Amino acid sequence: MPELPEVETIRRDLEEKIIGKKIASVLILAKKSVHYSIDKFIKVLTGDKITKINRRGKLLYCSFTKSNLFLLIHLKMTGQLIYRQNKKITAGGHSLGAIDFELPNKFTRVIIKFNDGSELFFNDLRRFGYLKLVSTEEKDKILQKSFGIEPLTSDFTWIDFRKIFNKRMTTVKALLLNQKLISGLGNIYVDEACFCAGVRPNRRVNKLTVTEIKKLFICIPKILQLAIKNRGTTFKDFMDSDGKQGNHIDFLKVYGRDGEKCKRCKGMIQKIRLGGRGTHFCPKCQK
DNA sequence: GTGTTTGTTATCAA
DNA sequence: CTTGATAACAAACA
Repeated sequence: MPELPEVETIRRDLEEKIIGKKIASVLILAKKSVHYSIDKFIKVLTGDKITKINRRGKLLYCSFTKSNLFLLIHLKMTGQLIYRQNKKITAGGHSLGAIDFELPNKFTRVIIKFNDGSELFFNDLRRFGYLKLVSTEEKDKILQKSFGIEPLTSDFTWIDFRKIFNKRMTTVKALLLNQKLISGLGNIYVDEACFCAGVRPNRRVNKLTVTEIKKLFICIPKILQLAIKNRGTTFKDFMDSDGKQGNHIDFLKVYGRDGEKCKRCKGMIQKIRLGGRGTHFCPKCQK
């Protein structure tokens, strides 16, 4: 479940690896994963070079040397972007031994081959993710329409953050998951941000004190920065562009820890269902 | 066979 | 028009 820290980890790594490399060929194994005319998609990419990889929330968008179109990549729940130079790659981030696995595998949906022999694999077990091409105008329209405040940038101001709590009745969980209001947070980091701020995810946002909103404002970038430093959370499917796991799971305070002891107060972490999502919190540390 | 996992959108109600 | 809540999608696994 790649959220902002996982997508940013991939973005930074790929920038080091594929910028300026000429695309030799494109192989589409699952048409559904490419939201564009298949023929045109291949035609546009082949022979061109990616000049820059940007990120907005959980969405990646790439610009090209020749084409004026942008390549949008959304990993949704199980998407992976894995880059390799040889036939086999070595994976396994934790203390466990390295695993070798073959690529492409049964979940590989698109392969982009570069003229130095290296390859970029788009894998996606659930097929929610996609690659698509859009014009500058379409790209700008999408970014404007679907994405709220971007954390970790100068857009993330106290004034704007506080504004999204105004005149709303929804829960903290639903508000922070809403990409149109604040982008990049998903189920893991919303729960973690709420724990950090001492706020229960099921609280109504209009009942929060200014102090509590301020705590969320401080906690959100803090948690995202740390997760990026740890190269993301691998709960199930996430792996970086080398096929390695993230290291942040041991730093999680509540997500996936239901039934375990709270690291702060030794109480029991609870799990509830909120807005159809698994939601974790400490009843003692969060009010 | 059933429930569970979640990012995003569609849909409906108020 | 806005907001909120919920279902739906997809596929594998315990």
